[in-house]
Amino acid sequence: MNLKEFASRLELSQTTVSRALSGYPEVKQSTRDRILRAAVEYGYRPNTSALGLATGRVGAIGIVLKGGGEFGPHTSEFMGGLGNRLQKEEIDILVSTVESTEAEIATYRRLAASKRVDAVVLHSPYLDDPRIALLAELRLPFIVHGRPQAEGNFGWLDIDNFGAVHQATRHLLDLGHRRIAFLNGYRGRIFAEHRQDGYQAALCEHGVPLDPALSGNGEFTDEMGFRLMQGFLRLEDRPTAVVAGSMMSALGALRAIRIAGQKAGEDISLIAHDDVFPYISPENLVPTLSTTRSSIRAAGARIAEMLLDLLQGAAPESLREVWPVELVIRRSTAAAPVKD
Amino acid sequence: MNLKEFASRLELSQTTVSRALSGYPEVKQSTRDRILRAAVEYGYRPNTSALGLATGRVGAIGIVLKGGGEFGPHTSEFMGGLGNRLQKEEIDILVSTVESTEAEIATYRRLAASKRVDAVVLHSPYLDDPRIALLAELRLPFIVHGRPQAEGNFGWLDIDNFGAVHQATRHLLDLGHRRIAFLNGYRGRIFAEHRQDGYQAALCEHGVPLDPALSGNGEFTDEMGFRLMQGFLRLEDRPTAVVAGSMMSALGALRAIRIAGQKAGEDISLIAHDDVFPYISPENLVPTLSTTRSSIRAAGARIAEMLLDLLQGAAPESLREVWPVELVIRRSTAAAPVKD
DNA sequence: CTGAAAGCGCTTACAG
DNA sequence: CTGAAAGCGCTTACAG
Repeated sequence: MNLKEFASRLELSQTTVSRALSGYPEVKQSTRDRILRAAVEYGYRPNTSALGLATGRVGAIGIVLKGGGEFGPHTSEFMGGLGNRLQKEEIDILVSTVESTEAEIATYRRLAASKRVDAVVLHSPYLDDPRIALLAELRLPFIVHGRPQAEGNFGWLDIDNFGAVHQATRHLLDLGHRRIAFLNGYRGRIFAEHRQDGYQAALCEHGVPLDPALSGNGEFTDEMGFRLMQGFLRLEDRPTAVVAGSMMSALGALRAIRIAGQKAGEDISLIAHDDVFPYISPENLVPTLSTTRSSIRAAGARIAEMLLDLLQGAAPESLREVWPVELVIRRSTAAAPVKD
Repeated sequence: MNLKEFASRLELSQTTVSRALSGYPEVKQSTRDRILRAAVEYGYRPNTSALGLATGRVGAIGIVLKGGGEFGPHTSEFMGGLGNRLQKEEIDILVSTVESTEAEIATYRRLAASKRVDAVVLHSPYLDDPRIALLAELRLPFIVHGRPQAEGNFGWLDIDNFGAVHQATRHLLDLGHRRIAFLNGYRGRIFAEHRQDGYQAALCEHGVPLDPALSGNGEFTDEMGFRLMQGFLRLEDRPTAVVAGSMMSALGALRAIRIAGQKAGEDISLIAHDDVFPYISPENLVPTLSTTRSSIRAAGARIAEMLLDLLQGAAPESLREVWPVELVIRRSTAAAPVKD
């Protein structure tokens, strides 16, 4: 059913019905009530395309994901939070899949030119990220999940990645560890750079020299944690502690530790960053896992709100947040073993 | 830039430009080439809303997800496959988040009434699933991921869940196991019913009585596998083998086995269904995990194709597939321990 | 092979 | 407080 038919059933003009449905003030209360009730009864909803043409708003937020690795647990948790908040406004998430960085760029152009979304969320900014300038040029409103280097007129939400790894590393140093390995994301990603800085700062503050052999980079997967940890354990001068970038890499690291005949939380301490996945809890591991915690789902929900504010006309510069990260000490971190 | 401006720059009518861009035959080749080149140069793309109004096609496939549990690893893998195929046609995925079954129903109504999507994928059908009849009533084209009980004029793609668990259970029975536990999905979900049938059929064929205490149901999470497995291990007459519904529950089960001082692949055999997550591989576990394997990402890609066929006018009845599931034997399943 | 114009279903400035 | 009508940007039947 379209507006024309709906309005004629009510014996009202399209104008009045449209205004009542959009909540404009100049409609008599009794008329409005009647219209609202009828809309529910007949299940009338404005056609999104027509609405999009007439108003420029299409009720969708875009996110572009690389098919290879970005459909992982972090993204789906993030989207869960994003969608949960947007759904209250009947705004949906439009997911575009791409296979390369070039295709990602082309997709932002497509989304902007065809006006498919009202705004996008840009995730995982990296060094010299061309996407920021592109979105600005396209005049496609956006909020960044993460913290780009670039200055500019846009909003973002990031967690304190420096602080997270700084705290984690310091915690291990305080326990007497000096050989501390670090499972980080790919270099070039801003969050990984911040974490690297946090790691190095903590070591430096304790006068512990940085050993490049103790750092590894990769996607946050079980496999990456497993392989890198195996590498560390093969070193002449093994680490006695590890900082893992996510629960996924921690799982792999834990297994590598076990296979090597070592005990996590005794021979080797392990601390991980926990994005709070509902299906895998640090409390549930053996030993329970010390973590730095920050809910990526909550971040998604907050970014949804920032996007809504942005579309309401809020100044992008006012939409910037750094979330602190909480250190949760459990059983997997313990005093460094005494050298024999 | 809109059609009007774009066409005027080319000194052609909107009609001709539109036809060239849509690939209609009645445009001179040289004219078409010129238009196509200019479109790339200026970055012209038809406005999706206008296109939607004029043609009824909006270039989006809908999927409705429950915020609670459905933003998990299975869904994101599935969507990766779906998006990868759709992207070639410049079709995006519209994700709507809901918090309840009622909200899910309301959302299909909203999507249909406002014409936000060209079709939807319906996932995880359950017994007496009202969604099938609803979508038919709404005339919203759809493909089911899974196999509904309901008869009707719609397409679906399912894996052979019966066969998967039947094979897995028989494999364990062949190894001499008689006490075989089963970590299944929630009862009522069709896939879980099929798996239950496969489990029972295999036991029955071997003359092994069904013990309800050896079955557990829940979401496929690490935690579910852990808790249920702990329960099984507390039984007087412990199982010597377990069939786990996913890699996630297998991880939890493995940990419970280890904590109980048992060795997987020796004291207790474990086989899991593997949806082929890129970030957690059965080869990588200790012991390597026997599995029944079927790529959920491939299923997503295939369903994308079925949706495209459907929108091209294919008969829904012609779009039905059951995918066989491959048994992969690794180290986690071994002969039942000899009773002392 | 090309174009003028109606129509898709809304919103909203303008008039009353 | 209500309505007639223009306009958003396309496609496509019709005419040539």
